[in-house]
Amino acid sequence: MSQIIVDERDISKTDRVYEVLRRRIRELALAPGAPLRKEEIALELGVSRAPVSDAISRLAEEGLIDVFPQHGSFVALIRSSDVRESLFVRTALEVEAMRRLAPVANPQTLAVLDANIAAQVDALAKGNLEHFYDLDEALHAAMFGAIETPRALRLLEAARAPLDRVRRLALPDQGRPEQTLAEHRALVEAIRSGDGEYAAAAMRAHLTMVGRAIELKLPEIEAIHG
Amino acid sequence: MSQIIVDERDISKTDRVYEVLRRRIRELALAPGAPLRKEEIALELGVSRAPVSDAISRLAEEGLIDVFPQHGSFVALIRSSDVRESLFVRTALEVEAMRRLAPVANPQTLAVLDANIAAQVDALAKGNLEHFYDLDEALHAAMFGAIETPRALRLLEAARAPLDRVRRLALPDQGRPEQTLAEHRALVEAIRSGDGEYAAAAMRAHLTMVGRAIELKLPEIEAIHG
DNA sequence: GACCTCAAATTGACATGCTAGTATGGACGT
DNA sequence: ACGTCCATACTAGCATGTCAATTTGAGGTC
Repeated sequence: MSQIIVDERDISKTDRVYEVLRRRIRELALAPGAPLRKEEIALELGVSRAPVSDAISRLAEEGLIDVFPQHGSFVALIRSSDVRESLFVRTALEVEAMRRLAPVANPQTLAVLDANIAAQVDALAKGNLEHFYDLDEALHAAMFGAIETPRALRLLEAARAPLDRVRRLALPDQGRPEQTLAEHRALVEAIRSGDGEYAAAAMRAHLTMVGRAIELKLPEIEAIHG
Repeated sequence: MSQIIVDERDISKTDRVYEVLRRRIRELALAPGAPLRKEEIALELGVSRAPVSDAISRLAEEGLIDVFPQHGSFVALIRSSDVRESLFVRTALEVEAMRRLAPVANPQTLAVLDANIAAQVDALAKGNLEHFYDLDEALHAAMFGAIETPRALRLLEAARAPLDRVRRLALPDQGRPEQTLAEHRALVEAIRSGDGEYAAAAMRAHLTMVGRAIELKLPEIEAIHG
């Protein structure tokens, strides 16, 4: 009898290390270019070097860490080409997802999306930008959840990580959360319309604006962290 | 002075094991559901268990291997949901790639694509279906190469692997290589036109046909290997 | 002072031993 | 015959030791 327990508390050490490092890199607690000393990380997290190595190699595949054999592992620099490619992948996945989602979106899905938008309004009213961006990510994730493509969602999350670092660096003087909210509203309405082409266009428009905001900051960011 | 050599002969053992296992799985030399005994694989390839484990965990992330902790690792079954999701990812990436490629395709790129098509004609004339499909993959890879998105290309290759297994199982009685060739011609011509929207539509049409062919075979394949 | 040389230190890749979780098959009771 | 229980034989995950490649910098040469 198959009795494989997947208790959420029973996460492998590799996964724990992976999550910790990933968050630190995304949140810039680990700066681009910073060296990662396995021994030190292992000691800090109370594990051996093995799970740390595994986690690092996974992050290397996502492009968040550069590994130089027999030399060292470093938090990936922010390269314009990488950022643009991430946006390319994100655009490809999300536009296609919208095209598929709109025609089949049911009331439950729309209710989830509406609730998310309401929460975004609330977060913005309170000036809680961190929470606003968490909701942003949750909104996009909810769309993928609705079309049941868990693997594609994982790819999307991987593609978002490099973009997240740029956003965080550009956060202080980017004054477009209101516009972002408006675009999110438009997205949900486009899904509600049931028109896949229209929804895809709305997503493309949204991500085009994201790309424009990124391009504005990219030169100076890359000058420092690339 | 940075002096990191990337000699192609100096491939890590992990990479070698990864490539070997991946090819065997794609070519069905390792059947869906087959158990993978690390010790045995390590012995056969003349390495230790460590690189085998690393390779397996990478293939697990691609969805080609299912790992059951403390039980075993098995070649992933062919599940309809996985196959459809792979086609979804592939469609998303390739349609978007065409949209970007068409407006910027230069003569050199077009020459490469034309040469590939010519080779496809030749392979088909000789009845060499294996080579024809290699060229198919090379054609799509060339398109991604032209827009310089190496990471996206890697995702595409990962997405193709599950589809490859289905194709190989359906190969005996799928009689549409001529139609595939015609679609490939249309793709290249669409790129030559420079119209991104047109090129994207051509790719979507091509992949829709691929999806249709797959759906025809999926029920019986899944009944056996899923 | 600029350049080269080479040994010490650091690192990732890899080998190998150990632990704990899981399926399996046979003994046993019914 | 049939279901239950438990010893056994697996497994992946993890810990730890080893090795070769690479950087670094001290010391020597011009």
